[in-house]
Amino acid sequence: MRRNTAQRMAIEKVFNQHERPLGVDEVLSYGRHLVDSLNQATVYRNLKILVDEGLLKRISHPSLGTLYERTGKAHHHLFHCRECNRVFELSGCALKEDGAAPGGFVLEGHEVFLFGVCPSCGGMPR
Amino acid sequence: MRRNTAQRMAIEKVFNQHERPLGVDEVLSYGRHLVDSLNQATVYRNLKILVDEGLLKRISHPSLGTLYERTGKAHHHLFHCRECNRVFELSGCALKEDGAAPGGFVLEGHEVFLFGVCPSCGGMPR
DNA sequence: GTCGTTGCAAAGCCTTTGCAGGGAA
DNA sequence: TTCCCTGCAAAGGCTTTGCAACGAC
Repeated sequence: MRRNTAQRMAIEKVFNQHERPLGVDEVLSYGRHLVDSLNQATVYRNLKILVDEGLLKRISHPSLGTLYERTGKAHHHLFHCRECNRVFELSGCALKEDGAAPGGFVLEGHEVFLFGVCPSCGGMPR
Repeated sequence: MRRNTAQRMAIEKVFNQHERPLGVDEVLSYGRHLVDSLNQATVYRNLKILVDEGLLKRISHPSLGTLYERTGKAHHHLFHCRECNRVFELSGCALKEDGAAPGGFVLEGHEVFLFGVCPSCGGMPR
């Protein structure tokens, strides 16, 4: 049976307090503000549990490594700003579902990463 | 100055013989058919060099880890079959460039992974 | 002969796991 | 009291790096 320990609740709370995708190190440091004994192994174990339960989604970002974000949000894509390195969630889907895969391929899901410059970094094209 | 060693030429040849994205272990084992002394560290060093030179592109696949593919191809996306685990290259771009990013965001690039079942695995929806 | 490259082994990340103590129910 | 969970440390993968020998030019 699943137990609500202070550590697990802290980790869940971190994702409620931060809307953007988080790395393991961020979960750990934010989580330690809530439970100062929080251990790295505990974070890894709980992230895995939360992913298995469907509360979190694991993302493999091309340049930032493994990130985790809450599920249940509207479909969105991630935008990585090359200036400030922040990851933004852009609502909506920019994929043409029709024509994405040739005949014979059954499309069950997709993952899109966008790269560029965010508004607060100026947005001058490279 | 860049030297054309047997090892480096073997690694480049591997990518010419295999059109699909390859993992480090695949480059190593295919490369050893050409130069049997080929070492893992040599593969890593040369993959980095080839990426820096722009001959290869490094891809971070959500479930298959780090892959490398030749650059210079027409724009395409990757399709990962959950049955046979192969990665296919689908020509063309399924991203709606217009509307992908809200005003203020400057879009410089994107990466798309598609997931599903390939034709040879039957393609029955999950 | 130079000096970029290689093979080998050690070292570095990031992530997982074994174990004994601790705490939720 | 039960047994899931935690902290700690060790161990596992993948990738990088130090070093001496090698070999392309």
